[in-house]
Amino acid sequence: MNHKPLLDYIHKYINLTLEEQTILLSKIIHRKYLKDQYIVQQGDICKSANFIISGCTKTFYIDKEAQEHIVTFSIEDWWTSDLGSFITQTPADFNVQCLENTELIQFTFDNLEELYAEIPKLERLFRKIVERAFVASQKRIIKNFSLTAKERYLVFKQTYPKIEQRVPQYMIASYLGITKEFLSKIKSQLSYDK
Amino acid sequence: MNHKPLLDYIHKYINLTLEEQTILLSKIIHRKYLKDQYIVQQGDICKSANFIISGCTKTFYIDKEAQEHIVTFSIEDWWTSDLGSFITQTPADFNVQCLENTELIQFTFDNLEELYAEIPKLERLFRKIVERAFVASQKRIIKNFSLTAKERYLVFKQTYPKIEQRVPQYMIASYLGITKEFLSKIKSQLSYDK
DNA sequence: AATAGATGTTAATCTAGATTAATACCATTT
DNA sequence: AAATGGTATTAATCTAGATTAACATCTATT
Repeated sequence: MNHKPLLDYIHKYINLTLEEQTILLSKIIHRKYLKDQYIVQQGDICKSANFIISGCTKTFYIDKEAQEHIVTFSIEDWWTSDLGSFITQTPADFNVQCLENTELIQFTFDNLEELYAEIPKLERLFRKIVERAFVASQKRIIKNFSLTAKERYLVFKQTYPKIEQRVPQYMIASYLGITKEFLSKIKSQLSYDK
Repeated sequence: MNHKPLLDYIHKYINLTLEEQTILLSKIIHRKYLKDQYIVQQGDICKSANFIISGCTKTFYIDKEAQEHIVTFSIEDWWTSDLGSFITQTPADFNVQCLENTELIQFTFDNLEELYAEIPKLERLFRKIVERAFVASQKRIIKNFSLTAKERYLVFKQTYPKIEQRVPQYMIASYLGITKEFLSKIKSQLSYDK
């Protein structure tokens, strides 16, 4: 099993001794999902925080009009979960579904609590991870308010250049909060600009 | 100086010994701001995380069209800062300004780093605080996409009943991402419904 | 009590983006 | 090669919310 991406990632934030690495590796679950499988389902309790080794997921919400709204795409070297459900162990608001075959490392709620007890430094790691995620989330709120759909699309392309090639346009439209038809219009406008 | 609200707040998440409390209190700054004063200014480096003892602040962003967009209101028993600027010690994207005379407790970046070293449990505290803030932020993104302006206004009133009475309507409109004129229309529509 | 400055309302008009619907373009599968 | 299902484009029409502007209230200050 390939743990290197996880350990490399962790070492960007904190240092772990070999012994600590062993403890950590003993409490994780390596798991593979196929394209279209669900990692978390709205209404279920989210049992794990998931670090992606390879693949791609979308985190989305189905509203009362049965409309799908994508909150995040996640790829290699990033996390995917319904954090709200995970930390409170209450039913999830979101779904997490694989857009490609996806290989990931799971931290279950109980294992993670044990890890915090055995390796207190991990509190620091996850504090820093969540801080960064929170900051990105706040910036997204601002962008949604202060930018037009076209501007948001351009920012998205620039910020996540790898994602656009990997997911269908109608999902990008959902992420941007617009219809697929309007995204198509934006793209044709942009092609005239050139 | 009144530290009780802070200690009560902390004890909802972790337990501190008396000795730890003393260390913590030795590294905080008690400070009062007047209405309209700035705690953080866009472009400056945010030097503190601030716990509000009394008063009210708005966190906002000025876009390139000089439009103000309010991200959050904060009141007693909650935090206010530009976390992105604070954690990376780079120029702030946001302004934090007092809407009332405000009394708060400041954790400077350096003092907080020292506190993490002396009381590692605080990593856990701040991990949990930021987790909750992140979850609230994600939910707000979803609401902005899936609800109409009228629905968002009703959710706002329900979620933050104390805030509406304390801040002018045009700021609530800014928080909701609509114009003050449109909020006024929504309110008159709602008054007919009754 | 009159003026000024900040806040709130109402109404007319305008526009970014939604909705609907028709059509086209793929990959697979049979 | 034709049929099926998922994806993308285009165009006509529609609507939630923005813009503009005139007017109303409510302080607070001189």
